[in-house]
Formats: sequence, structure tokens, C-alpha cells
Amino acid sequence: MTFSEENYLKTIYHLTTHLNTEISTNAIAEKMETKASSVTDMLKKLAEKDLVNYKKYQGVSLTENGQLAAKMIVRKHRLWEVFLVEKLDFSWDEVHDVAEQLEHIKSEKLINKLDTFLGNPTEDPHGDPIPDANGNIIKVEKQLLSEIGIAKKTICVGVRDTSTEFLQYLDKQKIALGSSIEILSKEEFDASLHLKVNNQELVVSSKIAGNLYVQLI
Amino acid sequence: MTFSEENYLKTIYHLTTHLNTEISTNAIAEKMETKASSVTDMLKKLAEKDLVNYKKYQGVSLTENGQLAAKMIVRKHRLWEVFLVEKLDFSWDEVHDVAEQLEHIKSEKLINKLDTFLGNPTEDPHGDPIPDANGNIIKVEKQLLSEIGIAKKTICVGVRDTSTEFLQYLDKQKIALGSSIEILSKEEFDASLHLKVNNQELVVSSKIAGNLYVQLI
DNA sequence: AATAATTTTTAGTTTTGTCTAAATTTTAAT
DNA sequence: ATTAAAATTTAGACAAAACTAAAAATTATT
Ligand SMILES: [Mn+2]
Ligand SMILES: [Mn+2]
Ligand SMILES: [Mn+2]
Ligand SMILES: [Mn+2]
Repeated sequence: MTFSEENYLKTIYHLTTHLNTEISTNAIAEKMETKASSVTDMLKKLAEKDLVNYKKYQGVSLTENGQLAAKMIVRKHRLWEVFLVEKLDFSWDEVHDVAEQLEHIKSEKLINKLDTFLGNPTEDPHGDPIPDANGNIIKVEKQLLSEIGIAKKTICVGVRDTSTEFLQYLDKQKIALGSSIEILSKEEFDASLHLKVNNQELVVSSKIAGNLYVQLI
Repeated sequence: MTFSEENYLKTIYHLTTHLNTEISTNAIAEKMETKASSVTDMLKKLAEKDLVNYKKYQGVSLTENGQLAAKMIVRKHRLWEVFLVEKLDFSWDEVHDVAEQLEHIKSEKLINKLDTFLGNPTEDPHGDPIPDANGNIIKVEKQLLSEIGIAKKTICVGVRDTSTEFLQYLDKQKIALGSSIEILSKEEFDASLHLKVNNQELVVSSKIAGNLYVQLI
């Protein structure tokens, strides 16, 4: 499988887990910053290889084969992110681009030994689940902070936006995976939240709250 | 720089260190298992980018830029090999193909942090030197076992052939980097050597002796 | 020095993945 | 039910990196 084919599969996989319908050509094109015509060409090729179900004008979904292949790429991406943070001392906002490259290294032995070396982690540095060697994923209950009621006590367990800007904002506010977050009050006007984060009070916008995953304690 | 350009540079670099002349189109083609015409095309492109000195029909050599670029690829290749052996428990005959892929990952931060993580090794699992971040190489005195006189005591410090077959032969004979090797006698007829390796007697052909690097004690 | 053999380059194709522009299909709006 | 708008596909072109076959240059041999 080529570098490019792998990136298409991964994109379709991510779009499928967020939305839950057939994926449109344009959605793929937008996410990959390419043109719809290029997407169409690739979808034909992937369909030929039985990696996607594709009917003209009808959108696309992953086949069993395609889904497993996509999960293996995601597995590699997230394991490498763990490696970079845990072993090489990268910060969580620096790992994505390097992992985008490392995810395409082809060696089952490598990825499984890496998995062992890292202690078979189930989540990456952003709280996203890591598929095991068979593609199984441990699903953890989590909700967006924006969807939680007042006076609830929670733990931060993930981020929805993984951009450098957002992650660095969280660093600045000392919010990390594992931080305790209590919702003190919500401002009606703009849905901003008054929080207690690790015993420090903090006000965050609804945009921030809509990108933080938490678990109720 | 593309994957392919990097492979050409690396090949020219390796050919240059072995031979010490201008490198021929055919030599590159043979090493890369490609056609001479493809090599010519690429040499033009590399010359355009000031990575090689190329004049039609006259062979090719690396420019300063090209040499540094090649060394950085070799650096990555060898550091990854150390990682695979030291941290992931690969054996020395399994690492080359994976390192061929990993050497193309583009991130200065990654390779320098990896270097630190590994304790700034100066040699890879096959005894080959690892260039530092500036391209400097610590050259270690070593000679082929086939060029050493009788009754000399030596330490194995490297291999010339790094094929799986040769490395597995060495494993079978319990010869590794650091093994003590004493030459007991040489057979005139076929230049085979009677050795004492780690206090075990062993006979090896001249082909073996011509692929083992040793240091006199 | 002339010719033969070898090496290298050029010219013209092919494949992969991309693009633009035009045509087609689907969806939305009147 | 038409028409307009949007989404998608097709057609044709291009760049990268490979190939084959033919031409040109170099090297070796007589
Ligand atoms: Mn990532
Ligand atoms: Mn991640
Ligand atoms: Mn190697
Ligand atoms: Mn090596």
C-alpha cells in the first residue's frame, strides 16, 4: 500500500468515527487539502483493492479490510506519539507531524516490539485510544466539558482539537490529562465556564470547553 | 529532498568511501538495482540542486552540501539501528531493512533526541561509525582479519558484509563485536584461517576473514 | 589509427498522484 | 415540475521516477 493510499484510508476512518454516515468526496478533499477530482481517482483505486465501498455519487465507506488497515495506521501513529512523549521527551504539541511520517513505516515486528517496549499503552498523549494488534479498541466513557452540568467534578481525559495552539493554551493554563476539573458556574450569555482546575479558579470560553474531554468522578 | 534523491546520495556516499574516485553511472545503477538511464536523469537533478558535481560522461562526486546531506542520512540509519537493537531487542541481522525506511523520516529534533536517548553512540550494531549532528565521524583503526599476520591477538570490531546470511553465520559461530580472535595458523592452499575465538578453536574461509574487521590488541 | 566493445546519454513511454476545466449527476429552491 | 446551485465525475495535462531502445561518447583492442 502506498503512502498516499494510507493517508486516504486514515482520513476516511477519522471522518467515519466523527460523523457516522457515508463519507462524501468533498469532505475527504477538504480534510486532505486536495481536490475532489483527485479524491475520486483514489476512491476508484481503493475500491479496486477492496478497501472501500464506493458507488459513483453515493459517497464511500471502509470495507472490513479497509477498516483494519486504517486501524493499523492509527495504531502506529498513536504508538509513535507515545514513544516520542514518553521516551524522547517531546511535548504533546510537537508529536503529530513526526507521527504522520512514522505511521507509514512498514514492519509488523517493529510496531509490535515498540508496543511492548512502551508497555502496551491503551491511549496516546492526547487521550485517544490505541488499537491493539488485532484492531481492537478499548472504548473509554468520555464527554465534552461543554456538555456537563454545573457543580460536577471531573477528570480531564482527552482533547478534541489537537492543534499546537490549543495544546499550548492548555499547557499555559496547567490543564493536562489527569487534571481535576470542577464546574463552578456557567455564564448564560456566552456559555463560558467558571472552573476550578487543580484547585485553581479559571474561566474558559465555550470553545475551550467544547474541545476538552472529561470523565465524571 | 525526496526519498529517491536521498537514496541516490547515500549510495554515492557509500561508493565514495569504499572506492576513492569519481563514481560511475553504472556503479550507482548496479548498487541501486536500477538502470543507467534512470541514474543519469537523477544525477542531472542532483547537480541542479548542487548536491553532486556532475559532468557528462565524467562520473560524479558529492559536493560539500551533498556530502553533509548523505552523512545525515547515514547518521539516521545507524542511530535507528542502534535503537532497534538496544531498545527493541532486534538482532543485528534484522535491522537494516527497517532502518532503510526510518532513515527518511524528516525531523532534526527527532534524530537529535533519539541520539541523546541512546547515549550518543559512536558506532552502530555492525561496528560502523555514526556521524554526529555536524557530520563529524570518529574514525577507528580497524583491519580486515584476512590482512592480519599469524599469532596476532585481536578483537572483532566490525563487519564488512552486513547481509543476513553472514550475520547469522557469525551468530552461529558465536562471533560478535567484542569477541577476541587469535590467529593460530593460515592454510597456504586456500588462505583459510585457524582461529581461537573466545577460547574456542574454529576454522574459517578467506571469504569470512575478508568480511570481519578486527583491532590488534 | 581504425575498429570494436563498453559506457553513458538521449528520446520517447509508462505509472502514480496530482491538477484544471468541462460535463454530469444530485440536491435545493423557486 | 422546472430551474438553479452544489457536488461529483470525466477528460486531458503535468511532474516525478522509473523503463526500453537507440544514439553518442569513451575506452579497449587490434
Ligand atoms: Mn496525531
Ligand atoms: Mn494523538
Ligand atoms: Mn544498515
Ligand atoms: Mn549498520
